[in-house]
Amino acid sequence: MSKQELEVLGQDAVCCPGLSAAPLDEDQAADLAKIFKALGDPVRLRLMSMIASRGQGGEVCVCELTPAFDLSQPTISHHLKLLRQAGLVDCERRGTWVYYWVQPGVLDKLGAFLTTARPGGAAA
Amino acid sequence: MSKQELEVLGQDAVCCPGLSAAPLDEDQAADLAKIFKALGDPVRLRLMSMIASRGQGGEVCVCELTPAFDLSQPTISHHLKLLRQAGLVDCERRGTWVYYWVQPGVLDKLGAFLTTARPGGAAA
DNA sequence: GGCCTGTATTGACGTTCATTGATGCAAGCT
DNA sequence: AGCTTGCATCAATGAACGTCAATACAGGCC
Repeated sequence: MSKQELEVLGQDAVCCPGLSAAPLDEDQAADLAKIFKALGDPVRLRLMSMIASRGQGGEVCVCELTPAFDLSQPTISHHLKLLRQAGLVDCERRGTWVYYWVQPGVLDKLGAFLTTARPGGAAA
Repeated sequence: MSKQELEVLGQDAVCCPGLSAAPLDEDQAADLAKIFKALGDPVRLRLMSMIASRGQGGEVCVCELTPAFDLSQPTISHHLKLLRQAGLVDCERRGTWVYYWVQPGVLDKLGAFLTTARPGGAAA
């Protein structure tokens, strides 16, 4: 069910000594921007939060997500697809229902990317 | 020079036990989405990285940022404005030049927001 | 004063995005 | 088989976004 997903933050990743470590080159910036863009929408952020709240290994059925919004079902499905394509979540169909979970480690890696200080030390 | 800026992540903040702590309500999600949206563009991400690379207390002159891109000066100015409005950076004019720096603490708070595990523990 | 440099703002244009109703597909049930 | 439910995809529309040229503003220098 998963499609082509980004893998910028993985072990095998292209990227990421940290935002503050050194100026990003264009490719790194483009890949990472897709992830942040995926989080840059209130609906997707809430979806992400609802899924992540289940903790590691936790799953949420789409049927629990959709009614939490005043939006049509296709819209929610669309947002979930974007989160998937950003590599933030993954999903699996089990019988009638589809379950989503947070891709393990992504949030930690993203957080570390923002937090990690540059090697040098203080100011220039 | 600064205008109205977001303050969702501050001490006085509305928000943020963490993305995974509990489902975000609409207001929290809307405020945080603006911040992620600001980072969700390759140009702004590179700008952010260039500024942040100067370390805490470090500053960058716009005249150093603009030539790093194949974009017009107004476009860079526009992106810097969005970063400012998201509360990620601030700036000051000194003589002819304008200097930008990262709003202290924002990156750490954002990172913590993503990383912080929920109080409960593991899965549901 | 006038001129020049650096930066922000404005207005316009093309592209991308969020949203919807309609439709399609998968799986369970009778 | 047919019906029903849950979710994804498609096609269309309006809004938001990124970009630029032109312009305006601020400060230094003559």
